[in-house]
Amino acid sequence: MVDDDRVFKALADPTRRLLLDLLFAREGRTLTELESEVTMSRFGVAKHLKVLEEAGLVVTRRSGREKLHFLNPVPIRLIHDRWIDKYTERHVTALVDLKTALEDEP
Amino acid sequence: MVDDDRVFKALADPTRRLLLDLLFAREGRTLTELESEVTMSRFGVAKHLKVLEEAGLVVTRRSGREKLHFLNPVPIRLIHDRWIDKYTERHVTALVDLKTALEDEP
DNA sequence: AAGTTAGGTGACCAAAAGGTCACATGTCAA
DNA sequence: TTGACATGTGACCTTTTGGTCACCTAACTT
Repeated sequence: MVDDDRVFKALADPTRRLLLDLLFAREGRTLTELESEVTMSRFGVAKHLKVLEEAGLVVTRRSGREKLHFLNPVPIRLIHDRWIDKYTERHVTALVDLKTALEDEP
Repeated sequence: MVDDDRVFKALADPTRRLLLDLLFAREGRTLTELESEVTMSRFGVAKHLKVLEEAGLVVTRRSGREKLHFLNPVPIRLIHDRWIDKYTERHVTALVDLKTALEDEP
């Protein structure tokens, strides 16, 4: 899925994950507000927010001259459901087998 | 967490996710075997496998001149538990609130 | 109306990432 | 022991990414 790729790439940057954390703690923040919590210029933050928005992880609402940012957990939910589940919910036995295989090494 | 960062970055590339899928389908494959399933030179695949290994997503075992690759789902489980859960398990109401807020827009 | 505040754009740069290749090492097989 | 096979390494190149800045528009304030 092409969309998944954008989400994974958006999540790959620590600053962007921090921005998501900030929005998780309190939604509806403006760019300036977010900038003040990060050691980066406004332009850098704006770029990161754009990436998050294009990945669908953040949605925005304009209010006068301000732009309010909201977290959208749906894309994370989607990659969770159709990708991560696969690797985490099954194969406890496979894991044990691997451990055994490694322990057999000299 | 610094380790999380390596995992997220490792997951950001579609070729690497494909390699994980291939190992998920059948573990213990060699580099040459994996190379044959991907439109990329052996060197490219080797680089990707190294990234996956350094992120802990793949573990290897040497067998003669071959290097066998195994999937390790533990790091995915970890980011699932301490990061993704946070965004997916709660806040159904927050989501509804957001939807309402957006619908109020002109 | 004038100044201030919030945000957007495009140019620009440095660093990192993705990919290939020539070459080198180690291992198996005849 | 010779040749083929599996993999590792470092140089190298191109594209992408992360970040800043100068400059612009739009909206609030007084």
